[in-house]
Parts: sequence; structure tokens; C-alpha cells
Amino acid sequence: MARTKEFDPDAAVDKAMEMFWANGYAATTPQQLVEALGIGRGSLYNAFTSKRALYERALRRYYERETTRLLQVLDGPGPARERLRAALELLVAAAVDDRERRGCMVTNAAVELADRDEVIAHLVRRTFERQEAAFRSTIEEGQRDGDISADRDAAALAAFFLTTINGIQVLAKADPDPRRLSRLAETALSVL
Amino acid sequence: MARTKEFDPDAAVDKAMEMFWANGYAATTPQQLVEALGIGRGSLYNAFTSKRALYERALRRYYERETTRLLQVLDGPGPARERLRAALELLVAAAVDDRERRGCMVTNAAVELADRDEVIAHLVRRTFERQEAAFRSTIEEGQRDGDISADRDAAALAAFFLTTINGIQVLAKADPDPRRLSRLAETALSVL
DNA sequence: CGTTTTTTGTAACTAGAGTTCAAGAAAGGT
DNA sequence: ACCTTTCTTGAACTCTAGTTACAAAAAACG
Repeated sequence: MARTKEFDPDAAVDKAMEMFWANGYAATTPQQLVEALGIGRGSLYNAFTSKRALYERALRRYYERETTRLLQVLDGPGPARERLRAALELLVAAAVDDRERRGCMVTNAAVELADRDEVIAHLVRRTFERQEAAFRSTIEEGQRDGDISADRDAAALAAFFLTTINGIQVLAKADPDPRRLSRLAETALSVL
Repeated sequence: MARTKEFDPDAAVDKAMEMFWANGYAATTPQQLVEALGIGRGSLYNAFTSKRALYERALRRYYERETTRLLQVLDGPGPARERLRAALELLVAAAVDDRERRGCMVTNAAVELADRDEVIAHLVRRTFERQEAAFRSTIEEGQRDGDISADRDAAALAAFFLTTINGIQVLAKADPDPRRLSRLAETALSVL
């Protein structure tokens, strides 16, 4: 039949994801991609059609791969309140460790592209909805356990937490001060 | 002596600001700028040196012109709590009315450029600090008046509000649902 | 009114973006 | 062994970004 691919497309998407994540969509060039993926220009376009299409795959990969840690913490064991704290602390730690300050690729995509590209916007919304749902079920669990006051609207609180984590991503881009971000997260938790 | 400019540089910066605000830095081309400002390419570069330099001026203009409404509301009359609510509602209303979903140019700059451009990052931080300071003094006023519980750390609350407004900008990029944003703001206020 | 100085519009230039294509090469089926 | 298919490489192509050069023109001032 046909010749086999010499590179692993999955690994290539991972590398493209790193590129787009760090530099954004518009500021990433085919040249950089070719160098980062270690393949020829032809192979790039043969395998991925266009820069735009590759970005979309990269963002989907991010959604599957990098977005789950937060969900795992929220869906994990322990008191709801503690899980919410752990989730925010996870983000703060990630932001502080992120020396390149790439932030969250979904947040970046939301700001750079969601207003002009409906497909990207849809993907962003899907990510947000999933995170919001995880916040919400954690909060509802806490309310059932009496851990969190039951007279609050769990949906509203969940949307609020979603806002908070996106706000943290933005602040960290300009000034990733650990103490400040920690206190921030602490304050957000005091809403409960 | 010398010939005078035919166009108003200030007005030109305003138009450039609109462009960069709506499209971001990388996605805005000299061609678009020339058309939007209604001047020739030569005049553009004669007056503003480079795209980068013009962007910087545009962002400074935004800082001076578009960032003040929030401060005015916060520094205005009335009970502190009401001013904080009005400030958040102002942002929500602006986001909802923003049919192009340009969001906040400073938030956009933070996400697109602050991690790679120290000058932009500095400008972003300055904006954030000013907003945070306004939140803080409003909160402290509220605490003196007994309007806001005095045992909370005003600085931490101010940083928290700053996060919230940036989070709202991000969410609104993907899904500017008025009801959701309003309830969000309401929930954030319940931290007080 | 003429000199000076700056502006302006147009063309030009370089570099690179984003994509395509031709020629060959590996894999497998017959 | 050959044919087909799909891969790879690298050059090539078009288009535009971002900037500069230049000649003409026009305003301010003496």
C-alpha cells in the first residue's frame, strides 16, 4: 500500500500545542512549527492541512490533556471546601511555576480568537462549561454535606469560580507574584 | 518655518486604538491602520515610527481614556458597597453592549503581549495597580463607615475584585450572556 | 515672496507568511 | 519484480507585512 509516516502525528500535535500555547495563534509561524515538530514543511501541510487546522487540533489536545488536572482535584476525595481550595491552589502553583508565563491556553484562545472565530469560541465554551460543571457538583456536594451553606445558588457560585480562575490567569500574565495570587485565591474562597 | 500636519495625531491614535482594541496587536496590519486612520503610509510611519510604537501609544491612550469610568464610579458618591456594585455592573453592561466583543484592551494586552514584552507588561501592571487602588480605597472607606466588615483585609479584597473584573472580560469573550454575567458580579459582591 | 522644513503620497524593497508542488522513497499487494 | 499509494523533502510561489526612500507640495516665517 502506502508509505508510512515517519513522525508520530500525536507527538507532533503535542509540540504544536506547546508552540501555540506559548506564543498564541497569530504570532506562531509555520517556520517555527516546522522546526519544533522536526518535520518538513510538506509533511506539516500534508498531515495537518493548515495552520488554522493545526491550531484547532492543538487546542483540542489541550482541552483533553491539560484541563483534566483541575477536574480531577474537584472530583477527587475529601471535603468539598478543601477540594475547591486545592483546585485554586493548583492553578496558582501552575501560574507561579510557569516561567514563560504561557498561562492557560484556553484563556489565551478566548481572548485572542473567541470573538472572531466561532469554532474556537465553541471550544472555549465547552471547556468553560466542563469546568463550571465540576465546580458546581463539588459545591452541591458540599451543600449536601453541610460543608457549604445550602442557601447559596450553586450555579452562581460555580460561574463565579470559573471567573476567578480566568482572572487569575490574566493577572499572572502581568505579574505572577505567588503571595498575591495565593491571597487572592483565599479571598475568593471566602465567598463560600 | 515648517509645514503643519494635515491630520490630527490625537484623533489618529484614537482610531488606531479602536483597531488594536478590536483585533489585537499581531492581527492588525499597517494596511488596516492606514485605511482606518485615513492617512498615507508615509504619514503613518513619519508620525508614529512603527506599528509597535503606535500600539504602545494606543494602549496608553486607552489607559487614559477608557479606564477612567470605572475609577469615577469607585471614587464617586454613595455607600461603598453600592459603588462596588455599580462598578461591576458597569463592566457587565459594557461587555453586553460590546457587539464586537473587543473586551478590555488592557486585559487583551495582558494576555497577548505581557509575557513577552516588558514595556507592555509594565503598562498593564500600572493599569491594574490603579484599579486595585481604587477598589481598595473604596473598600477601606466602606470599612470606616461600617458598611463593610472591618476585619477583612482591604488589600486582599481589592486584588480579588481586580481578578473578578478580568475574569468577566475573559468569560464575556466566549459567551457574553447578560444574566450570567450579572449573577456573577452579584456573587462576587457577596464576598463582602 | 522665497526659503526652509516638514508633510504627503506613491512606489519600492526585503523578509517572511502560508501554502503548494514535483520528484523521489518506503510499504505493501498482486 | 512491479504497481499503487501515500509519504518525505525541499524548492518554489504568491501574497502581504512592515518599513523605507523619494520626489512633489505645502505651510510658516522672515
